Amino acid sequence: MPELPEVETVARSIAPLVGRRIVTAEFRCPRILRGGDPDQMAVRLQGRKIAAVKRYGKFILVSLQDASLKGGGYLVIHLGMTGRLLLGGDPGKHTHAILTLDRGVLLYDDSRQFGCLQFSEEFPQRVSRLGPEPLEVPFEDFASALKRRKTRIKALLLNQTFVRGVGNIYADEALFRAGIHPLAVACRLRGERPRRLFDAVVAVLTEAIAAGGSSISDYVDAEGRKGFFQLSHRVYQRTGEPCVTCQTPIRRVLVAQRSSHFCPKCQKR
DNA sequence: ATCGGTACCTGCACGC
DNA sequence: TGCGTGCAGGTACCGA
Repeated sequence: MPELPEVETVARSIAPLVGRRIVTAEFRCPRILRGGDPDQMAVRLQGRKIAAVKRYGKFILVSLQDASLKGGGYLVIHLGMTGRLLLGGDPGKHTHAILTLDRGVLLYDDSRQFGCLQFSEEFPQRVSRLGPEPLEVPFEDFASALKRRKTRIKALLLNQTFVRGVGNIYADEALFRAGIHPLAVACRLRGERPRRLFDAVVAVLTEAIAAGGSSISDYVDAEGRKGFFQLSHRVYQRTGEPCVTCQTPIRRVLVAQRSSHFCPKCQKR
């Protein structure tokens, strides 16, 4: 579920937790933890205050403040495919973390367990290694990075070291809007095509954030609200349906082992 | 250094 | 009803 717009929506929905203190933490599934067993992790979080919530690509960084003010650290959250953060509610079958706060509770739910939680004293390397934010990177940087890559454009958009936060939905939607075939080779995009792609990525992400993200099956923000950008998808999971522009049936191909949806007439290699 | 393929997990929709 | 198959927003890791 969660790509940049969904993660942004979730991050915003837990922003009201700034100022809250973690009273106790419980971790029920070691698999989703990075570097540290459940007990260690719980002890590290206990007593720390939530100082800030910020998104980096598909990561949520919760900055923490130690009670003694000697340290802070970060709770690093990645939602994987099915991760959810929920404010309140009852723990369920797939609730893997429960943070009890001085007021309220934050649950981490994840049926497929591809997401992860991590505590890090320093700014986490996994995050500093990411590429730039697609909504902040200058076009010139985007274009020069494109020129250096021989891979398929769809695969490159999914590569978090190229730009951070684009996933399968928004890669397909951006390529459709730019009129570029998902199998096109990145460094061979010529003329106005890099510009069109850049503009399409920005437009799609901006619109999706405004819509609260895409709720494909079960995505909701921390308050349980669904997004509605799925209503604006033009190609994603519309295989066989008519293209909104030319009525040609939308096709599906595999690129980098991921489903890619495109219009064979509107999107040229 | 880059690239493509595979593995990791659960749930759901589908055809038989 | 049950079973097998394929598919699903993600990344990490492997060998070429």
